[in-house]
Amino acid sequence: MYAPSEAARRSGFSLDTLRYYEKIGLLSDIGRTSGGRRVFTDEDLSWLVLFRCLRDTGMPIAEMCRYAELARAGEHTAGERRALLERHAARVEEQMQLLQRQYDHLREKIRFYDRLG
Amino acid sequence: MYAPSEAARRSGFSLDTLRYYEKIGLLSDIGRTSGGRRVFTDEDLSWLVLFRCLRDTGMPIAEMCRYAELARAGEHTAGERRALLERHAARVEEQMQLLQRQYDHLREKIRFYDRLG
DNA sequence: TTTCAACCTGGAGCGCGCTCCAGGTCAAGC
DNA sequence: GCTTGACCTGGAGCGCGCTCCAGGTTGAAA
Repeated sequence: MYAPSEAARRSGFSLDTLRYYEKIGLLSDIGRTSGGRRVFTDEDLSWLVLFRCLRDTGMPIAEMCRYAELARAGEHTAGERRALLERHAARVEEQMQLLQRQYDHLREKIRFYDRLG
Repeated sequence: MYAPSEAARRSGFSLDTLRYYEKIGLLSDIGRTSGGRRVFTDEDLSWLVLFRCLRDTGMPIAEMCRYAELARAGEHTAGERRALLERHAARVEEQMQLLQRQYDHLREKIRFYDRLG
């Protein structure tokens, strides 16, 4: 059981972002204290870790929502969820290749300056 | 000498983006026909290729402007330009490492689904 | 000569993903 | 009991990087 600030610290999302994610339905059924404050469980945290992974790899929020919806819909969506992640992973591979290519260009440009000075 | 549409095609930027880059001073001294149409030279194109590289690796436009300014200021800014690119390259390295790490997580998640089905 | 796609300008608008704010509530420590 | 900092809500605002639009001009081909 984690307070909002602790969940934020552990996930790397800001408090505002956690609230925002709940508001748009990416997070759901976040527990509350009697006083109305959010309580994050380990399971919530593991969702946040997944979201962190997906965001860091460039998945749009709308697609994460889709994934979360599928997961909520039950076991029978496992195949579709897998496919969604697989498509995303393929895009990430392309992204990594592009990044590597452009990084190489960048390094070459820097070497050009090195030869000057 | 390239027409705008050809420069767009070769650089991968849209016509609107090329105009935007000129407007904000990222591109400067783009030639014009007597009728007022832009004419891109090979040198302009090589700038665009560099901008493509920097954008693809996540450099903010403001920083590309700074780089372009330095280049316009003359030879004596070469060191500063090199340093700017070097700092950027270091950030790109971190970005690549993060991306790789999160890609690995993603692949692991997908393997989890594979074991289910 | 006419046509029409490509181009021009200035400026508004947009999509994304937060981020901030006002005004109020809660709860742990003194 | 009071203070104080963490938290709450609804909604507005923002920064970035374009993207689109209206209304007009250009110039090569038919």
